[in-house]
Amino acid sequence: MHRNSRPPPIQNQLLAALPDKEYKRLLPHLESVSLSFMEVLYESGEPITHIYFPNDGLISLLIVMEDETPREVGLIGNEGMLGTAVVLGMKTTPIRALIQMPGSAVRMKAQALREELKPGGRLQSVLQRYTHALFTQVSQSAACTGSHELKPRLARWLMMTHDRAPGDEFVMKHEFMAMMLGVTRSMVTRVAGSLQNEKMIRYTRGQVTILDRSRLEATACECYGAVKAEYARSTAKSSINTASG
Amino acid sequence: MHRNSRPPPIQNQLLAALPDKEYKRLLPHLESVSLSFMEVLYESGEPITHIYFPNDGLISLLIVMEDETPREVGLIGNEGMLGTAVVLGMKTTPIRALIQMPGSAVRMKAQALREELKPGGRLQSVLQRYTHALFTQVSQSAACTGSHELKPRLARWLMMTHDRAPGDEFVMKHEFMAMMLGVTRSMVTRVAGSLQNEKMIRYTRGQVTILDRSRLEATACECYGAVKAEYARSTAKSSINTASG
DNA sequence: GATGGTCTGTGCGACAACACACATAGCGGA
DNA sequence: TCCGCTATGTGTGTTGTCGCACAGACCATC
Repeated sequence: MHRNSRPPPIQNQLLAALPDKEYKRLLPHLESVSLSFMEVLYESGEPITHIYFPNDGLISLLIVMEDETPREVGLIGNEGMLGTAVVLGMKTTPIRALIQMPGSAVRMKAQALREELKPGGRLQSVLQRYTHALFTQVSQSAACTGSHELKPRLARWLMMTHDRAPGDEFVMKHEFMAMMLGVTRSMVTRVAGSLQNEKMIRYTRGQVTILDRSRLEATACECYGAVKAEYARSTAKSSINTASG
Repeated sequence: MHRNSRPPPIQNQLLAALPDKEYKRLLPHLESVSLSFMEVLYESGEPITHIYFPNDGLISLLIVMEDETPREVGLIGNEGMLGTAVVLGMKTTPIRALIQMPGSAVRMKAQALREELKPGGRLQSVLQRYTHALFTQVSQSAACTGSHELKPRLARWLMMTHDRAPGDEFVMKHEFMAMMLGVTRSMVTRVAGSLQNEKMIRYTRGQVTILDRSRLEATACECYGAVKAEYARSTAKSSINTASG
């Protein structure tokens, strides 16, 4: 309301968590980009040129097997960032990053981030904590894949996607979900069909609509809640001070 | 050979990678402890009091489901450390840490690490890079569990354990392997039996011997090599300088 | 050297997911 | 309005693992 409020509201939650001063220092380095469906932002083993702070849309982290089979190990939306490897001092990562839902982001040169990280201010703390949350997400996925059946896993995946989608409807084909979950397309059709019969979701030709979020969450495996809880913990006020507790 | 050489050789590879000066600064904080089989070093959600640098032995990282079923998501030996969450500014982690093979470690108070990390010297760089390597390991496990059959996964797991074992022989029961791999004990017996028939391993009542490492590696899935390669990359000289490249 | 406990081996019915083939349905363009 | 493409639905036999039960094998101890 007062004239010094930041012109565009900050949609990315990590950037929004920064003190004004640090955000302003970053601002000259930030560049807006759009994220288009199926675009590859990082390729396994190649140098990381930029890190991304999504405003909206959804980024999939994939391990790609030697036979080119991809396997999703993590999801990033506006609650996070792509490029935690740079936070950890690396110049490459073995993980492919793919746009799963189009949107936009602000990005920044990896080198600029390295320089801004040096002082050890709030920026470093926020990004490190997010790195921990992402680590947790990947760990939980590792455990989940082997422990839970397809139906709860699909429900969980739809919940996570819905959390990052602009509304209750998004573009998503069975084929794509099958790739992400590492199962055959026909299995997705069967299981999604059952979720549709139970009126939790509806879909037609690549348009998925979430109809009953609470029953979908109840159908999802515990991993959904576990990851969310740890994300909340990693951003909690009680744990903001890195070195003084 | 000269009189100022460090008295005990440093067995942990992360500590060994530190410049003399930084290691000496750490030394007063370091305390030797033994790691006994099945000991729990971290419990999910509880405060982290110490971080551990193993000299030998093997630590399992576990996600524990609500029904108490554990699931291994990572392995730590003398190439690494337990407590990467602290490196990332957290005070707790949702992961349980369990001693899978007895040994010894040096440990250090979490708070002491927080203070030593501040300057942004080599210590920080080394530990952050290791955190990245562990992240990779967990990611690869996530992909592996869903993609590969039990035999290659068991072979991979035996390889990783062997890498961290003092010799070709170690204590390991089918029951325990089953828990780590998230399968039934009888499945381990069947698959391990087949590895034994093919003379890659031998075992009797909880003693496993690796007989033919190269054929075992060939039997293991690609994930073994992928994790090892990324670990090598994360410790490579070419990427030691964090902020100057 | 008998006994009990732990570790390993195996048999078998059940089931989730696979592989693959083909059928239906919606949508856009000629 | 018909064609063709893409997305979804389904039938069927196979495979990997489960779940559980029980059999054998080895070790320690008395």
